[in-house]
Amino acid sequence: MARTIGSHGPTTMEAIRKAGLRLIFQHGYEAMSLRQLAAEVGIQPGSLYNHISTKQELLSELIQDHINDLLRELEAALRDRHGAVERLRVFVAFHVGYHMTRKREVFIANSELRSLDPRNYEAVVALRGAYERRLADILTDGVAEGVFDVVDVQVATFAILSLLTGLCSWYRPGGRLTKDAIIAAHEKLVLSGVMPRSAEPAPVGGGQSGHTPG
Amino acid sequence: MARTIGSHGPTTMEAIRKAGLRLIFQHGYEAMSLRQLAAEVGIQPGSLYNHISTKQELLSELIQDHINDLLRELEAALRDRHGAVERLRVFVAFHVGYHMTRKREVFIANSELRSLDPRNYEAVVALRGAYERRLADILTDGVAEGVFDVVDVQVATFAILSLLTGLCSWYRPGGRLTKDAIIAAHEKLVLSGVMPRSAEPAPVGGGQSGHTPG
Amino acid sequence: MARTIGSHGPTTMEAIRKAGLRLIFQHGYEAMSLRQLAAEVGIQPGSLYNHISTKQELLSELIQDHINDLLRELEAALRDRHGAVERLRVFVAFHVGYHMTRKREVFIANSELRSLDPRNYEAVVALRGAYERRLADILTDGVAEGVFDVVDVQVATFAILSLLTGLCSWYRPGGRLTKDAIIAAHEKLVLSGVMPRSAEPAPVGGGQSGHTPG
Amino acid sequence: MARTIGSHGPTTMEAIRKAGLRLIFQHGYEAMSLRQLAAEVGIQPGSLYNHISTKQELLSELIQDHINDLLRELEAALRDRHGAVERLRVFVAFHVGYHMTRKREVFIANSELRSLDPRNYEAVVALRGAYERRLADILTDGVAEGVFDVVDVQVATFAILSLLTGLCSWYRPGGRLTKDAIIAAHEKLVLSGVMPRSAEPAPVGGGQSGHTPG
DNA sequence: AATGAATGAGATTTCATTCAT
DNA sequence: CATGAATGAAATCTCATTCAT
Repeated sequence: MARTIGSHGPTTMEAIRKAGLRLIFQHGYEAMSLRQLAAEVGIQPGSLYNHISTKQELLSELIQDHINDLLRELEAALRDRHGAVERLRVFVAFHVGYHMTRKREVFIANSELRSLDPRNYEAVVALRGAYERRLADILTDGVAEGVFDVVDVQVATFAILSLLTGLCSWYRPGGRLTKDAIIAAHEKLVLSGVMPRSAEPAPVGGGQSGHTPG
Repeated sequence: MARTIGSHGPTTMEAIRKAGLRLIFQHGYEAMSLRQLAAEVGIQPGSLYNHISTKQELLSELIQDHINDLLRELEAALRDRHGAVERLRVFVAFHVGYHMTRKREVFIANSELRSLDPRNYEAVVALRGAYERRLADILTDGVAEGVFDVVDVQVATFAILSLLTGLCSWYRPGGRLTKDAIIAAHEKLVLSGVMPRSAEPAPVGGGQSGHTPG
Repeated sequence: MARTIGSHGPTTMEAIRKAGLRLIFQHGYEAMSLRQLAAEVGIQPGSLYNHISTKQELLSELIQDHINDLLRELEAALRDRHGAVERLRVFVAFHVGYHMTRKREVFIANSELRSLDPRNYEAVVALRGAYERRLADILTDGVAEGVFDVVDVQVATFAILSLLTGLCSWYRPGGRLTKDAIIAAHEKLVLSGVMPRSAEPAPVGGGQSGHTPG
Repeated sequence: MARTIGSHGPTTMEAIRKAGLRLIFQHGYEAMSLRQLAAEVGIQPGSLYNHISTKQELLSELIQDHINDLLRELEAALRDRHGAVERLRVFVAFHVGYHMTRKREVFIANSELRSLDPRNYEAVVALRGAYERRLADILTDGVAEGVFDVVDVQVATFAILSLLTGLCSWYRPGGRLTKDAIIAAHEKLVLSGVMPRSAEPAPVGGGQSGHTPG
């Protein structure tokens, strides 16, 4: 009595990816069981294996596909944009917009890396490195152009990405703010953050390390 | 002469917490098995239950203790500091310093919240809310004082915390930069980010939503 | 233009039998999966059922066909052979020769009997009994003729069959010895083994049970 | 509610080995499920893992322990026995006796080798090789002494071992024959088989290969 | 005659947890 | 306070088999 209930044919794979995305986002990769996933899709657990080869491969594909999309769309967004300030603005707008639309993929791609087995991990980290380098290059250019002032490009890169990525932890569609307002808020923070200020209000760092615990 | 191998008496609990911290940081709460933990400590799995009541409770205690410490130390750091700029600077320095020293607790307290059962979750989220409110208050004060310019205080709060928290994902002691340099870099980013700029180079947000996907 | 890949029409069944033979020989019936078998044949697992009715039936047919062949060819080999010595020599030569040529069938027919379901098992054991009886009859005749001297015909029958059958576990075509040399070696062993010896070197059995363990 | 039912403490391992031996003998390694085994022992399937590390390791240990015993006891039986004829007689008596007492171990050690993973397989085959060499040496010595006449020592070795091992497929305690009678029957077959016969009744091998099927 | 997707049962193994000793 | 053996549930994954297309 085959195929009397549940999802059919070519759409099953899409249903698996979608449900998998949601469940991993919600509970984490380790905590999502294939039973849950199958139930969500409406098939028996064993039937998943007509579509995926392994739980691990499912994760890996979700992440890899996402990062490839991210990179491709970033290229498109940056095409024909010139000047570090302009490019940084576009980067931020793109990144925030993307993360609001596909926050689940983004979150997973950041938080579940440790669940990838070594081979997949390497591949993904390499792709992520390419993305980070886009931002690092913009910052470096801006410093060279004299329009940016950052203490350390590396730290600034990580910090900006963290800041931007953080929002898929709290953003809910239909919240108090429009997408554009959220984008604007981040643009302000990031652009101000890396730009030089005429009147630096006070010296920083150095002798003040006393208030850091340890 | 039993007890010749493994942890002795009063220190076992400390060993469990320490190993648990490391293992959860490394593999995640769901992926850490109590067998692993026991092996790390040098006792049998069953013996763990002389010290903890439940895997869940272990997680919850690690997180709760951390957040309590964090709050208490933040209070101390902010005592007798006045003015939004000064207080924000102290907040950043404290937060970054703390996260570099105890990155594992911090990471876990952020990434494993979803593994807490509802009761523990509520408690921890409440504590975390208190911490967030400290920063939100500083920002609000700064805006009222006219020294800060943020598009949205809420967004800025989340963004700054994400930015600061992000570093426990990449920071490794003994890296290229000193702690103080890292603190300085973040101070610059955050303070610049929230301060008004005399010459705003271009309008933001609004009509440019075209380059946000989705 | 479907059916461009995989087996075509009337030969598919033959491919299944051949691959099945090899896989069962190699891994055993229980350890061979129909997925493996299908892959070997170049079709999908479901497609096997256009040719076989059941995994069990496939095994049963392979074994039954083999034993029928074996019996038929043995009849042919023994036709018009007279005298116990001559008939035993022919039996050995036939058996060894057959086993070298079709060692896979032979091995399976001996080692996978336990995987047959009861009905098939009965049928096969009956056929095998017929084969064994051929040898037992030769031995009985030889004893009656006075040319053979065996302690117990039943034991001798089983022993000789084991001895002969054993070689499909180690024989590899193209080894050190020719087929004929292997046949000759076995003829010597078996014929000497059952023939009386003029000078029996020492009494056997009885009082010496001390060196048998257990 | 631990340990309320089922086997307790230090004897459980023994029960597992015993039941495992019987089940593997009966159904084969692949066909024996750990559920069956656990049920037989009177514990839950998962509880097996307090005693074994893997189904594979259970098999490997059963086989390896058996072969080690076999070798050790063979050494003891052959100690202070001299002359190829005497040593061969002792070998046969020992071997047959051992196989009747522990036919399950013996059978498994012969038929389930293919289920061992490569590392265990190598180890076991090496041990088995040592055992085979004992017999091969006896035969070689006998040929040198002029008391044995075999066409090929290698073939004779394999053949004799097959013959002797075969009996654990049909032997049932309490059958028609006593152990000593069975031993005697095998001694006669083997010793006659390898001894020279004064009157060789007819030429063998060579031109007669015509009756071996193709 | 082949495919692809499904089923339902069952495989080995892991897990958190319990508790008599 | 530690151990070792147990539980019962659940994990991922495989299997023989079915059947509409």
